Formats: sequence, structure tokens, C-alpha cells
Amino acid sequence: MKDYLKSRILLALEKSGMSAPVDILFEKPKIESYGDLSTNFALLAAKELKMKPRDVAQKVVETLEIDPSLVEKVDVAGPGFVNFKFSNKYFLSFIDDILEKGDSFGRSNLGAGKKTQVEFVSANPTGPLTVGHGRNAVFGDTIANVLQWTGHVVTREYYFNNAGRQMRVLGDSVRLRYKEILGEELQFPEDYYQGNYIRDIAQHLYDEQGDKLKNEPAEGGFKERAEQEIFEDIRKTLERLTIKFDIFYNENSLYETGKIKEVITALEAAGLTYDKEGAKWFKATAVGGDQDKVIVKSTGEPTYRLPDIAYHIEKFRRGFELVVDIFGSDHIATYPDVLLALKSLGHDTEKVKVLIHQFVTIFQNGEVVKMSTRKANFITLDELIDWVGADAVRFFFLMRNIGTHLNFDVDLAKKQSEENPVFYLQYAHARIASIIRFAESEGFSTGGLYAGGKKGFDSTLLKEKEEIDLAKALGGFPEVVEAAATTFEPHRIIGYLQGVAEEFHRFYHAHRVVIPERQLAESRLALCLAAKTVLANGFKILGISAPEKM
RNA sequence: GGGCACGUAGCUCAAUUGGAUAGAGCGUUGGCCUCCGGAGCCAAAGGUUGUGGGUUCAAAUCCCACCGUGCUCACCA
Repeated sequence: MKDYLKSRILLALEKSGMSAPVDILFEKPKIESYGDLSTNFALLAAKELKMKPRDVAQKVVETLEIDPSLVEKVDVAGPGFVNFKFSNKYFLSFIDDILEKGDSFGRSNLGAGKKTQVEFVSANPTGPLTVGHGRNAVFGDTIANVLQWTGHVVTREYYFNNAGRQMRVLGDSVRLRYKEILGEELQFPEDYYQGNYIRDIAQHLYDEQGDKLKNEPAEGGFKERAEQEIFEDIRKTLERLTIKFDIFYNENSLYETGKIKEVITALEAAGLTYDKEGAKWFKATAVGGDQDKVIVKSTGEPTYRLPDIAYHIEKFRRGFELVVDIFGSDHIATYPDVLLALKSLGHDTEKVKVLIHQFVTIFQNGEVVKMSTRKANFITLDELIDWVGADAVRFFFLMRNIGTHLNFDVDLAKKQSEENPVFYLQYAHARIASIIRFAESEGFSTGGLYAGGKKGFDSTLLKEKEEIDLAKALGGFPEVVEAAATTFEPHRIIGYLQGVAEEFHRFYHAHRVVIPERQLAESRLALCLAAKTVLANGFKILGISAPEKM
């Protein structure tokens, strides 16, 4: 529709001897009575044309030729907006389109098969996932969904490191807890992992092997067992949220295949490194960075930057045309160095999209709970799912723009679990399902409304305001999905679906669907089916369930 | 102190990326079930968009200053 209007406007401009020095863009006016679509090109072009905005608009409208069965009214308003009001016929045509496309309605080829990687969660296996990881996980998975719906070929990837100091401490924490189970009195260091899950792992080892491990060294089986159990927990937690990864990428492989060395060599060859105080530095200041950074410590161990750079080079080498990295605001200072190094090695960093989400602040008993994996005072993602359910967890994390600091009041979430906003949407879906069941029990065949490309209903029988409004809302879905993809903001889909649910409930309260006038009933059933389809497709993207009954 | 992000109704957040009268949910107040699901609908109250300047036809949105909050400034990841 936008393309059509644009071409007509360009034609009209030409006919009246004006050129368009600006792009013609459309938007939906906030106020319904202004029309269905609006453009401000006259306001933008006025200066260039040395005319009043309203005159430009007026002239174009006068010479505009538009199919009257699609557009009912065109007028000039305010300082020079041109408003278009569409016909009911146009809105009702959405119903046919939705029923025809079914569960693929909303898909597009915006991404044109672009090979895309979404890297998210990427938590090292040192403890259970926390609420903070939850935001990352749910957001990342949904971004991946949105990109898939817009025609990207997506790989979901989890990057982790099971080597290094953190993991050594983890293993030793388990060892000490194991010793405690054997009855040994000891001082458990404050900077070790305090969580009860460490005790659980130690207990499992004891249950299986008794005291056979009492002389096992810190580096031995304790660490391996801890990693294995914790990873299994992480995987299970993610699965509860319907999150599945295609690849778990181990940082170690970058060392084993010599990729780390290659990066050092490449940076050296580019003259971007120097040695100082026994460490190797990346000369970031030479390529626009604010300060130089260490890439190899004086101990000979690389800092996190080096594997990160190598990992991203691997992403490029593997052929990803779009690389989406998702992490929390605590990593805000780390990625510029990495991008800088990639760029100076000749890689196209435009392909990398870094999405940073702000922290989740947990309130419990009216107090802020500071989260730390090492200290045991964190709320796990599993607990949160137990309290409010997987659908609500996903929905809550997706409702808000990732740029906001999210306040999550656990007590409130628990208490209000039945009045959660997610239910408003799911209720609309379940209600439609119920209507369809009822209609079938009254002898209607909803399956026959649209079968094999043949319509079994007449949408032009729908004339009520609530019917038109609902059809209008439903037609906006593909555009919203595309907007969510281009802006990387899935919360737009939630706002949209709420509007759809609202229009549906309004329609439902104003008009009965299953009525004696058979043809009208069938048309309304088709409208209901279309609404159900849009809701279900939206839920699919968000990763929440579409219940037939509640 | 530097960098990044944020500040919108009592609370949690939106606002089509610079558009026309700033919107939802929760909470508050008042209505609506002979009827396909009342987990719903309708209505009301609630705002100087942190403050002060600037840019233009138009600013919650862009620029500057200040106030406040979070994250971050490692040879930890």
C-alpha cells in the first residue's frame, strides 16, 4: 500500500511540475480520525520548493489519481500533512490473506537468506543461571526468532570457557565441600563459591564414590564433575524457556586450533602490538582507541580480549553476514576494543550488531537483592520460572525495551501471577478457540471457511465498526515483525498484540459470532480465525504458548 | 573524575525513530453477565516528559549545561 501511494504521489508531483527533493515516508497517525496513513513530504519539501507546505500538499492532492475502491478519502490537514483514509474493502481483504497464509502469515523475506549468528547467554558453567541471565537468554532467543521470521538463516550459539581461574576455584570449592562431608573441619574461603549447589555436587560425588576422592587434587575430577552438572542444569533451565542452541562453542578450541596465535601474529604484523612490563599490549590508541590494552599477561595467559577477537574472526570465516552479540551492561567496556582490533585487521565490523541490555534489579521483601554468583544471594532463573511460569518469565523480560533498568518485584510477580499481562493475550486466544468449538457444535464447519484457496465466506458482509477495526489491526502484523527485526526491538510485538487482543475483546462484546444468519456468522468466524492466527503467530515469535483452553 | 545507558501518571513501562490532542497495565473510583469463556468490556480520576537553555514549521525524542540512578573504567571474564 505504501509503495502504491508513493508512486501515485511521485506521479502527481511530476504532473504539477514539482520535484520531490525528499523521500516520501508514511506513518500511522496517532489520532484515528486523521486517517489510516499520513505523509509529511509536503512539510519537508516546502522549503526547497519555496512554497507553503499546505500549498504543496493541496496541489498534489488535486492531481492525485488513486483507486477509490482502496482509498476512500485524501485530504490535507494541519500544517500540511496529507492523510489517507482507506476503504473497508481494503481492510477486510486482510482476512483472506491471513487465512490463506495461516501459520506463515507475518513471515517476510526482508533478510533475504542472510546467514546470521545470534550469540547469547554465553555464561561460564560456574553456577546456575540467574535472573540476569534470563533477560539475556529470552531476549536473544526472541531476536533469533524475529530474524528467522524475516528470512534470515539463523544459528544460535553459546560461547563458554571451561578453563581459567574461575573454573579452578569452582573445582576447589567442590573439593572442600566434599571434605566437609567426610567430616573434616576446615576454613571455607570467602572468595570461593558459596552456593548450595556446590554442596549438592559434592554430595553426589560422595553418594557415588564414598571417600575414594579424599586425596584427589584440586584440579582433578571435582572441576569436571562441577562443570558437567552445572551445564546440565543450565541446559535444562533454558529448555524450560523453550530455548535451544545450535552450537555450544568452547573457547578452548581457539587455542587448540592455533587461532589465538594467528591473531597475535596478525596484530604483530600490523605493527599494533608492543611488549611492556612482561606483557603484550594491543596498541589501540594507534587506531582510535582511548587507551592501549593488555592482550597477553606477564604470566603468558591471554586476557579475554584475545579469544574474543579470535572468536569473531572465526564467525566471519564461517560465513556469517550478520553477527548479533547480546550481553549485559557489565560488558559495556569490553566490546569496543574487540571491534577495534577486528577493524584494524581488515574485517568489516558493520556486520556485527552488539545489543546491550541493562541489568535486572530484583526486589524481594521490599529490598534490593544484589546478585553475585559467588555469594549465594541470588535468585536463580529456575526459581523464577517455578514462581510465575515460563510464559510469564519470557513475557516480562520481553515487555520492556532492553535499554531500561528492569525492576522485577518477585513478591509482586508471585502474588499477581494470575493477573499477569500475559494472560490477557492468552485469554483472547483461548476465547476464540472456545467460540470455534461452540460454532462447530452448532454445525458450522470452520475448516471449510478457507480450504484449498477457496473461500467459504463473504468478508464484505462485515460492516460494523468493531469488525473493521479488528481486521485493520490484524493486517498490521507483518509490518510490526519487520520493524522488530530492523530495530532489534521485540517488545514492539507485545505492544501490537495487546492492541489486537483489545480489538478482539471489544468486537466480542459488541457482536455475537454464532448467530442464525448463517452467512454473516461464517464471515465473523473467518474474522475470529484470522485473529487467532495472528495471536498464535505472535506468540510463536515470543516463545509463549497459545492455549486452546485456560 | 572519564565512558555507556537511563530519568515519562502513585508503581511498572509505551510512544510508529523529529510529527498533529504523550498512551497501556497494575492500583484507585463508578457502571456492565437470561446470551459464543466476566482472566473480559465501558467510563472517570491521574502529566509543566528530572531542571534550565538551544536547534525548526514541529522536540519525550536531536545539541549544550546541571541534578539524579545503574553499569563500567584490570595483566577478572
